[in-house]
Amino acid sequence: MSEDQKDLYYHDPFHDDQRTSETLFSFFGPDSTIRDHSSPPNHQRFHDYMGLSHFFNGSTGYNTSATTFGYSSSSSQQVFSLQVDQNPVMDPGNLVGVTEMTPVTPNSSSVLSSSTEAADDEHELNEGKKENQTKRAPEDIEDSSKKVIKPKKKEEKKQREPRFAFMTKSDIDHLEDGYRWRKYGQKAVKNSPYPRSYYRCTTQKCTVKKRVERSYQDPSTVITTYEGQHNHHLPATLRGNVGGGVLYPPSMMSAQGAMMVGSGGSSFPHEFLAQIPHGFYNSSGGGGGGGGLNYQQATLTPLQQLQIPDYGLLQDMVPSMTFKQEP
DNA sequence: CGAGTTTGACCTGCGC
DNA sequence: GCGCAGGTCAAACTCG
Repeated sequence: MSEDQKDLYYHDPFHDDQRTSETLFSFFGPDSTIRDHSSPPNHQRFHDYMGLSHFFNGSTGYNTSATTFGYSSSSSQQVFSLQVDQNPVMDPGNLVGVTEMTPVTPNSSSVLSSSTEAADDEHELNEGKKENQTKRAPEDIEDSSKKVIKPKKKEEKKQREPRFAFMTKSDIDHLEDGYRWRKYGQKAVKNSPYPRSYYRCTTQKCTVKKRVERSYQDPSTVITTYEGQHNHHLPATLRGNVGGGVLYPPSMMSAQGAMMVGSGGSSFPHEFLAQIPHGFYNSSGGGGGGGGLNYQQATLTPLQQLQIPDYGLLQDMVPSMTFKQEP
């Protein structure tokens, strides 16, 4: 993992300025200035990015997705690679492949079949972890038998929630995304002066987590990794935005609709969309009035879709949107 | 006082 | 087996 991360963040082509201008997904351009939503450059980038949504169409099976999300059939237009990767680690090879067009690693497909099981086991895993942790207490040592039980099957233990990582150009580390998060840890990252923060959704029974860290190569870039799927709607407490009320820029919606099959189609996790700076959709004339969300300027850069179990998941992640799944 | 943050310790997985 | 780094816990602390 460490090496993986290292590769991810230190060799990350997203940090390459040239690539940034060419392939980095950005709504606002490198200047990070809120621009008119009709700004051609932004739209261009957006559409470049959205062009990837075709990956979703026409590939529903995990295996299919695995190959599709790889770069085997990709064009240089692609901004990032959507991969179904059940691997517990963020395979550096895969990540590099995001821009270097490296095919999906073989082991990706091998794990794909159990991708849904990861979600099914999420509670079990968490429970188990908790129990293990609790055992640290001396008084629980006597229950050492549980220790044997917990380790579960190695494979299952390796299962992880679907993850979705992207980069955000922002001054603030923790962007509002409509959900409420509680920070539960912070760790120094090897070879990086910036710590990594760990957040957990505060909603009961929701096991979604996210990691936030700043790129050491580009301190203005925040790398956010979501893990898991929300089993609830947006909390109604977010400064005027009521449950499920995260607004999406009309231009984006239309773009997605154009890309996705069917009306109102969409393909991106809610969190991803939700981090679009408020000013963006304000400027677009939509957005139902500035609810007062003071988003920082942000340029979003999808890093990698590590897992896309199925459309159901996406639907869950973007409850307010409709997904169309092709047979 | 409750919710959220900080932070040191502990656990786990992985590479050597 | 050991050491390292990532991930998580939970007590202490802060804040509204």
